[in-house]
Amino acid sequence: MVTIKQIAELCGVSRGTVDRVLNHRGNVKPDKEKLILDMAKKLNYQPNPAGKALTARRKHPVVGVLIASEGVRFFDDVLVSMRKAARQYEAYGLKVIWRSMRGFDTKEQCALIDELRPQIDALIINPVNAPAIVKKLNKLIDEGLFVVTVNNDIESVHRHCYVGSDYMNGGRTAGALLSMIGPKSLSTAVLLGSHAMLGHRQRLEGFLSVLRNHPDFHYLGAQETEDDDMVAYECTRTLLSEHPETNSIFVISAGAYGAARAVLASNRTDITMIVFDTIPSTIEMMRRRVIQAALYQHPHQQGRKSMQVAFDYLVNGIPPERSRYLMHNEIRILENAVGGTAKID
Amino acid sequence: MVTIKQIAELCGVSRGTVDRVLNHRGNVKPDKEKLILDMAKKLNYQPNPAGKALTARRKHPVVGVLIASEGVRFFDDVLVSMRKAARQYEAYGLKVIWRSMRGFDTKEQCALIDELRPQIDALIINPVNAPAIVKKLNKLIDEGLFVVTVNNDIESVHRHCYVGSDYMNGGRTAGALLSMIGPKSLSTAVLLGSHAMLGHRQRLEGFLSVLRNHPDFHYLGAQETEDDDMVAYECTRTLLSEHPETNSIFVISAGAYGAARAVLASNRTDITMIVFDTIPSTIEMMRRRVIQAALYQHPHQQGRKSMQVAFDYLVNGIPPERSRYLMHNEIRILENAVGGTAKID
DNA sequence: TTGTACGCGTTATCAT
DNA sequence: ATGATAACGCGTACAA
Repeated sequence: MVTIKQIAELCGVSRGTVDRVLNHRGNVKPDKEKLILDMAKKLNYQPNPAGKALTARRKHPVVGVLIASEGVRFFDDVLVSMRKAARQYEAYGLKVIWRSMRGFDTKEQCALIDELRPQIDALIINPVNAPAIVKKLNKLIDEGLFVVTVNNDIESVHRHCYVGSDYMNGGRTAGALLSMIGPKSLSTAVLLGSHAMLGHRQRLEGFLSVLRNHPDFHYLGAQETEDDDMVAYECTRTLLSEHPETNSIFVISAGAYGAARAVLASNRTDITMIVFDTIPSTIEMMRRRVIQAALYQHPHQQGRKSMQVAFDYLVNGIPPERSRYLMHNEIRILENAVGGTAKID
Repeated sequence: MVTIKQIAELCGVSRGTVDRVLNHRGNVKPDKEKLILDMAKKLNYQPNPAGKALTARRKHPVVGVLIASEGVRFFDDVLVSMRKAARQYEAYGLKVIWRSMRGFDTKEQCALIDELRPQIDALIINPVNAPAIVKKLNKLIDEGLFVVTVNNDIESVHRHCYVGSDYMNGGRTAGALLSMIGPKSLSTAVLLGSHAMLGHRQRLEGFLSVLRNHPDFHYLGAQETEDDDMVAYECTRTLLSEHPETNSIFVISAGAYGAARAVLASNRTDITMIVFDTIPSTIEMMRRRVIQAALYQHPHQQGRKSMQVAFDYLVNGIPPERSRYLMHNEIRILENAVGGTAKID
């Protein structure tokens, strides 16, 4: 609990000098600088976040949030907790500008980034994986913008932090779970949003890597749904008529409701379905015993943590501890998917 | 973002007067008081936590932590995150005094509470469910001590907040899970720490309430293990020799390792085991395919949240939003129990 | 009853 | 290059 003032007294200099040294703002004689640095290290100086937060208010730090959330139920939960965190931080003087979009249109996202850019000090974004976005984000980062990617990452972007799913592990977990709760002999089809989505490919890879060791696994291929329930419905209808031997379906991203409706429409009650996210439509299908299990990727934590990372950086000057915060994949069934338990965030 | 100062200016009074009104410290003319209160409400005044934290330092708030953690691996994780949160909050001037104990001895806990009592402003405790403790805690609460119960609650204690498991739901989830991953015909034995522990009884009740609807469920009774691996081992050995038809075991609290070793020693490979907590010994037994699934009760969240509740109250003067923070029960199998994923807290 | 002034830790600015 | 000072928002002791 050493303060700048104490260090100043011990070194026989003024607070201003200590501050200049600690914030590398120069204009201090080398010997004094060394003395102060040594003293600070020796006494393990840690700035009091309360003091920092108090002064941060003058900087009027602003965070921009840009999520392709419209029509994707999963993001509702992410945003609920992101907003809750934001409300809390606004008491410290943080401002947040919210933007959303529907689908993954590169041009639209570029335009929204451009619109936000002059107003913000940090950006929380669910980036479209496209060269134009990569280029733009890297440029803004070079210019000093603090960037947090949420839910999906782009390796070639030098963002400061990623908060989101552990895709590979999600696929592995789903594979292992299916071999536990599915029939002995598995004839399994996979629905995924798009092969173009890195996360979706990784989940599929994890899934297959586990089931390759299964003694009786028959892979019926992966269909693209564009994360659309109607497409998923059609895919599944076709699948079940062309491959009536199908006894299990793994839905890698959105589209679970469409697939489940198709299973119902086909009068199949012998199919094991594993999907992602415990959104209301999925829980309804759990109630109807169509979907057996869902993998939960902690949307609330994703929202809270991403906002927290931006706050800590802008207001307290604390960079994120890790460059990636990966959510645990949790297995949920009807009994632990809903109700009873109070939300924690 | 209204400040006291701004309200004072708008009301044509001094800062001190506004402060007296807002903190109900009296000595303000009723009409002015009303004016100020109305203005504060109208402008939605929210005190800046940074300012509060800054002044809180002079009060030197102290939190006492008293957990019956020794020898219980589960609490290691709770304490890791509790310590991490404490370290963070210490930068704001919060002090924490740590005490631990082994087992649930009422006298010992009483003595430790007495020892802590004069030094602390808040207490985070894992209370023994005994009349003497109830009486003592209620007395301290009446005297103004802020009390948070962790992991197990006592209804008759008027603690300010409970952070811990949702026991009933944990039992229900385990029951439903067993009927998914277990054999068609279930002959199930239960091991629990003690019938005297409310949480353990609730888990059992939840478990049985689900399985009562199972078409082919045979309940072989519940044995007490005192949360001891050796006792659990003996129980399980006896069980398997007296009831060789046993094909599933539900371990409600500690003792999973002992039970698993007994299953191994009995050369049984056809038994489905569901337990609580993904402690290392359980994960080892998952690797050896003895334990199939564990219910995870978010020990890290329990630690972080309980410390956060105490901090918010002491330093920011914010009482907990809820009187109970119940953890979600997560289903974990080998693939999502360990590794790969970074910890979030 | 009310207002003033100081301290908390940090930062920015101005004067030396 | 360095020191002094004001400001941030809140709590409180003390003076009027």
